Amino acid sequence: MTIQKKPAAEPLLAWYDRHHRDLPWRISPAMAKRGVKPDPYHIWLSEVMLQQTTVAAVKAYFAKFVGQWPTVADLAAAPSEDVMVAWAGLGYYARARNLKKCAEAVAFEHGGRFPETEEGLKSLPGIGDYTSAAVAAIAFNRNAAVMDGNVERVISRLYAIDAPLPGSKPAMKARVAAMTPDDRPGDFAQAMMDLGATICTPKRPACALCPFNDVCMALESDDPERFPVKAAKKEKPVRLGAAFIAVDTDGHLLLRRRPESGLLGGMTEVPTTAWTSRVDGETGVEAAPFAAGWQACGTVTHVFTHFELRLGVYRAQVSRGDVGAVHGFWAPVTNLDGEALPTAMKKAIAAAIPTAFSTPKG
DNA sequence: CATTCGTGGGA
DNA sequence: TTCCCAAGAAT
Repeated sequence: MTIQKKPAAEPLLAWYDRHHRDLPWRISPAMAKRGVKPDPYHIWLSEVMLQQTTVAAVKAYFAKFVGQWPTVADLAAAPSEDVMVAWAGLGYYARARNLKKCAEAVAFEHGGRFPETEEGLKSLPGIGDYTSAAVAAIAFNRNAAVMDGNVERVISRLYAIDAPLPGSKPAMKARVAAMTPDDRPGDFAQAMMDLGATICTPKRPACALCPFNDVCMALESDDPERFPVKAAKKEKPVRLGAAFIAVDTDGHLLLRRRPESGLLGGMTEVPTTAWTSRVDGETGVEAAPFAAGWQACGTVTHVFTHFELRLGVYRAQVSRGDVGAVHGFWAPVTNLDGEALPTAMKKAIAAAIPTAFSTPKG
């Protein structure tokens, strides 16, 4: 039995300096050398967007938000509606609602500055264990143990942790805390995440290129892909429903706002039946917002995190004066990009009005 | 502690 | 095609 050498921060930081990734919210080593500090607003915004979301998907949204709202004060002053429209398509819409609340708290209760401690940050809406540590470390150079999915994978492999997630999380966080250096804690956190994203990947990790390949117990065990061990996941149920695309004689589409909480909370939708109320083979037309010449336009499928949705889509040309009072509002079909439409709704609208969006999802 | 929250891209 | 899942938080 060989003595396991202890993983240390220095080799990782050296690797990080050689493989810096140029991301819009990140300060390059050259800039850092000149004393440029990261903008806490940028770090916070990017970290919230990056929650369960890929770097590739975040880049365009980050640019849009910073362009539209250059400071946290600007975001705090923005109409919530505008924030939801800007966030549409990125998913997990509670993040957008909490983003706005957090900006307001920072602007109006903290004098426009983010708290610099984990504890202070974590008290804000939408900031939990991960984001509070990440912002404290990256934006404020605080020694905080930053653990996301990447770090979990790296740590579970370094120490060949057999206990399944999420139960093993506290033990893994203790390992991270022990490794985090007082010098450059933010760079260490980003280095761990970069390592997980580019080298210590879920499948086929590039162990030959890893700065930890001399101390990794998973590599020594010859099956690094086995880690991290996770609890088995359950299957996704299917929910059925029907969506109704009503267009008036002036080319306006009937939309309505979803409740503020829950699935797609605060986002815009077309009228639909309750999801699961429709049995396959039924039209669902009896649940239309009003009687009209509803024509079937096929079915769209959208996969959410915990269920699959199949919506039968129906279209009708209506005269607004004939349908009476409806629960909702009418928006020009030519300006749907100005609405907070989640992807599932864009799919349904596109099935009925193929020209509504430049791409299927807008 | 388990569940509820989107989406799109890559293997 | 199907599966996996990506810089998680709130309840």
